[in-house]
Amino acid sequence: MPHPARPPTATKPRSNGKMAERHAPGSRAQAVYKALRRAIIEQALKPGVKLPEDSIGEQLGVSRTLVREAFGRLAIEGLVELKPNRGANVAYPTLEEARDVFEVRRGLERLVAENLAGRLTPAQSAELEAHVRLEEKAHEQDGPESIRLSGEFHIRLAEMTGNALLLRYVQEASSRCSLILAIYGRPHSSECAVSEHRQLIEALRAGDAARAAALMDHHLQSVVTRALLAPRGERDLRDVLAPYALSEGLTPS
Amino acid sequence: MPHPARPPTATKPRSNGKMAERHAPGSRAQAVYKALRRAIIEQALKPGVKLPEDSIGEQLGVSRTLVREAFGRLAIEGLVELKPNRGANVAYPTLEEARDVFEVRRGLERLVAENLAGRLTPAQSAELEAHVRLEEKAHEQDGPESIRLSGEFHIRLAEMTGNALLLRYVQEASSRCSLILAIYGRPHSSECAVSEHRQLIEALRAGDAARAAALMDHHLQSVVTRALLAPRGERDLRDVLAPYALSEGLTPS
DNA sequence: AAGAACAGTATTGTATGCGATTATTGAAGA
DNA sequence: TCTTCAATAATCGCATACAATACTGTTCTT
Repeated sequence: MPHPARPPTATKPRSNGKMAERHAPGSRAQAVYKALRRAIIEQALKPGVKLPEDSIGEQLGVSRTLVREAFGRLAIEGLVELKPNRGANVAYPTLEEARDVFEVRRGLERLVAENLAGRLTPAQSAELEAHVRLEEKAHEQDGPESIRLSGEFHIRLAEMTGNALLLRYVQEASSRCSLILAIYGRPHSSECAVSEHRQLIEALRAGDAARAAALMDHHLQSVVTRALLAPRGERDLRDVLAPYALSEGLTPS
Repeated sequence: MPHPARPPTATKPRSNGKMAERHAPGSRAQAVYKALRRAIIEQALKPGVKLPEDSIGEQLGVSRTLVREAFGRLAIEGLVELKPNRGANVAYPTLEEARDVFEVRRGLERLVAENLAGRLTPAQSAELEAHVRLEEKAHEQDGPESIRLSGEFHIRLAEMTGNALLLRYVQEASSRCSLILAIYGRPHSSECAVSEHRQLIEALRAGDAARAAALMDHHLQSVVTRALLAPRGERDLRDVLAPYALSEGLTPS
């Protein structure tokens, strides 16, 4: 029990004078959503694990209501699976779904590239280059930093289009990709080649929409072939336990 | 009072033996969602109107909980706007948002076209042609039927890719387009030219991905220029009332 | 009379409770 | 020993209850 002395019905922070609960009400739901989202993307919550409403709510200090709300959004984004009357799990995309996601992402980001070609302001251009330099630095010490940065590069590009819907879709596809790579990706393939980012910026600045689109397309395509190989972890208990069974001379049916 | 005799707390259908409540539990939320979605798309609920949780719930025979859940989903899809502590309205996209939606839709459907080129089974091919014939028939009597059918054509195409995510995005973009055309579209521009659908099928069957993509692109582009013109209704109260103020000699600050 | 302060009301945000559904465990029968 | 089934426990679906916030109409002040 990490929370030692919480009064029976803890629901009354009321006018707790000092209690710096500076949570705009209505944003608590959002907070829950964000917390879960990050937890999933950063793999604190691993693909497939059960997500019971009340234990999560308890952990986060909110009621099931808000947790459910968050689950709903996350389910739409494909980060949790929501089976009726059976609760929620962190999503465990199949290989097929994975391919679908990557395909859509390719289409979306090609659109980003086309949109941006020849329209980068000098400031944006500079920011992208700075970002790539960061990526380069991080790439040497290959921590998780490297992965995060190469993801962010794509998000920043989407933001620069000024198209809110496009940004949302790219973000969504991107976070699903995180999940997917967590399952099917190689241990630490650094996902994005920095040189490819460089070329892309170059084409964007030159205003060559076709080339930019093609580069983006190729770039994402190669991410798939680089990182996405055979399944690494097995989903099914059967598969997980099979080797143990064999080594003990048991015969799974 | 349309509901004459509802028992004070109607919440106990309990083990009402016969009560043919053949609603798989958990799907009632979905039912609410679908009902509202259709109501918005068919403009029974016009863009901008207020959506109070309890009156809607009452109307649909469910509690606010489910209505809120539905609102959440619809907000993500851009069909309702959800302002914190101020409730929900049917969305009223700005012209800028409208352009964003159309742009993304173009990108997505181009992807559909590329994906489908050369992969249509004979059955699918036949179905599309049948669909176009239907469109032709409906086009003559131009009812609302015509609009629905041309929308469905695009959905069917997306379905045929077998890519669930792509389908979802196209559906989403598509329903937002309905809203947008309701606001900014001409009275009865029949949205999609049937001949363009024909050409597209042709290219798909020929396996000419580039041409199919270009056709789709052009097709959607022309929908925009055909249907999307100047705002018809004004959004802002200021704009709505300005002429009235003037004619009465009032001076808006 | 115009504007500010206030009170009453309506509506939203969140928690909780109750019935229903599903999973689990243990016992009886084959 | 393996299945079948019933009782129990855990969890979900949904409604309701209560608290917090925004809106509206009124009164009071300048």
